[in-house]
Amino acid sequence: MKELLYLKDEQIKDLIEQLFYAYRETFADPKKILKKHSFGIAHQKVIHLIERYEGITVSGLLRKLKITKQSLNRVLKDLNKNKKIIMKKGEVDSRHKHILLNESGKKLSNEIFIEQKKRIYHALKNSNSEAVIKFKEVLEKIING
Amino acid sequence: MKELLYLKDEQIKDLIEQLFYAYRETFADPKKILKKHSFGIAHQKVIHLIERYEGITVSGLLRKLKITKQSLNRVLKDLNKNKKIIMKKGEVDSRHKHILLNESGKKLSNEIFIEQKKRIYHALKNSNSEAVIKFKEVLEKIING
DNA sequence: TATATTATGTCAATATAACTTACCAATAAA
DNA sequence: TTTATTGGTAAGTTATATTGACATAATATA
Repeated sequence: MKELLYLKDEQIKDLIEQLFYAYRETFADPKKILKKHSFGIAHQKVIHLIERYEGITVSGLLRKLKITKQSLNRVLKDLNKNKKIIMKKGEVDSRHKHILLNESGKKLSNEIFIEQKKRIYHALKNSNSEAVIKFKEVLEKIING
Repeated sequence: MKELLYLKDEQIKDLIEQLFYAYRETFADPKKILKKHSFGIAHQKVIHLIERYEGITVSGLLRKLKITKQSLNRVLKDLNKNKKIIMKKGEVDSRHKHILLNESGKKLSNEIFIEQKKRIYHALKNSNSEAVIKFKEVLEKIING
């Protein structure tokens, strides 16, 4: 039974720790911009998802975020009150509520992204394309258990 | 000016999202074990760091966790009350308080790790060693901005 | 059609993890 | 001796999330 170096416990612990730091730093970058709007990391995540999955439903967000309806609703109310999003009743299934960013929301979304992009762009620029592909491959495998 | 595919905005956004999912799932795995001891993710992180950096000081933990003294103190008090850690006054600098896991703490730390390991081990096992090296390289670059 | 399920919203209470501001004591370094 | 570092604490607050219960409308199914 071959013991692979990269499967040793210390390596795995190191990786878990690095994953925490990478997540924390990446999601801390746009803090100042969010604060200007009295938004937090919860709003940031919702904005991100609405931007990427335009017209996503409430239940769609719940599945991705894995939080409760009540938690999500607080965030959606804030975004609505501050006129960052619009809601559209589903045409096929009118129980569905599709959520989209309006112009103001898109602008904010972009400001947030610019801050987050810096860190990632810099990291990827200094890696070769193969490393980036491998990186995403491993990430994917971690997510899908 | 060549536009590299992996540096396109959509790719970067995807990566940010994946980083969030990977972090969340990895740190959610030991939830049940923690709950048995009435501990949360904050305790998990502190236990992880004390295990990896045996004898780490309070300020050392603060630097790694980037939280306030008051937040950390709540967690340390809990761990102390539940007899998971021991504190040792620094021999060189007696202002320092070195923190270590006792037997009970080590046992818990290991239970937590076993849960977290599953996911990572499985992901790495299905990747080749080069992919793993690249993965850590990119993570490192993300952390160090 | 009657019943079950789904999608969304809301109320109330609680928990967790963090924050700000302020202050204090002991020790070490300049 | 002055200043900086390390650690502890008090009081109040904020951000994010939870549980459990209940309600309405729309759709799916028996």
